Amino acid sequence: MHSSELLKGTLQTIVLKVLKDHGRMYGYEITQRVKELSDGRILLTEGALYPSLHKLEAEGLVKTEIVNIGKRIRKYYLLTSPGKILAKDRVTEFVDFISTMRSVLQVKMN
Amino acid sequence: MHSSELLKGTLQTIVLKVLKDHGRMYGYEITQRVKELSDGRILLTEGALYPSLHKLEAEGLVKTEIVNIGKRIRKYYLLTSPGKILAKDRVTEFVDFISTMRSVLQVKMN
DNA sequence: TCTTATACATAATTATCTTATGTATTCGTG
DNA sequence: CACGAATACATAAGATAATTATGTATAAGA
Repeated sequence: MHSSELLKGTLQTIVLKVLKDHGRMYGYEITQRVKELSDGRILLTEGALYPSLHKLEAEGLVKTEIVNIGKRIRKYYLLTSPGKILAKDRVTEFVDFISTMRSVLQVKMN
Repeated sequence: MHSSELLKGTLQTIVLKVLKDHGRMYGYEITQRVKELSDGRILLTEGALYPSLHKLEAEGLVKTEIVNIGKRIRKYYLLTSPGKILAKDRVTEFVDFISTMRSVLQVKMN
């Protein structure tokens, strides 16, 4: 499990990117997908994820579809057009940031 | 200039690593060195740097040497032995984190 | 002389995350 | 079939770390 300090600031980027890659997803599914992709090293907490999703929705970057699965509700999130653009920008920003950090820390990252 | 969100959590790692690479340095010098290494993309703010250095000192990870330059004081920071170990660990942690993020975001970096 | 750079520092505010708590359904297993 | 674990949503309190603002002072350069 990674030190959570470094994870700060990356949550929105992660959420936008997995939504971009997997189409519509619901909250719990996002946590599981990220856990899987990170080989158990990034465990998104609900206390961080849900407020983040709600914020993205309020900003029009994602839209939702509520589906009933038996008696349980499931709230799917999908990127809007601005959301797709932002997803791309955030990933680019992250890649650039890593490039800069590589220079500062003088290490190779592969 | 990078979005500061991503920078969060990396300050201590940066400070420890530049101290490790450059020996004794004073606060202002650290900001300038990081600015130089990052090609102007990472500008450490004093409000973040000084408290961070003081914390490292309180934890015995750096020690200080105060030098008078004319009428001005200059406070040099040097890594202690535990500080050197931590510097190495923090960089390793960062590299591992990037590796994980690469898997999650499914991008190549370099 | 006056602006910019050097050099330290702290305080108030903001943002984001963790931890804790809450509710409820569904699945798996002894 | 009972019960714990997993699924699935959500919010609130508290912690932490950063930004922004402010303060003091010297030195250099135009």
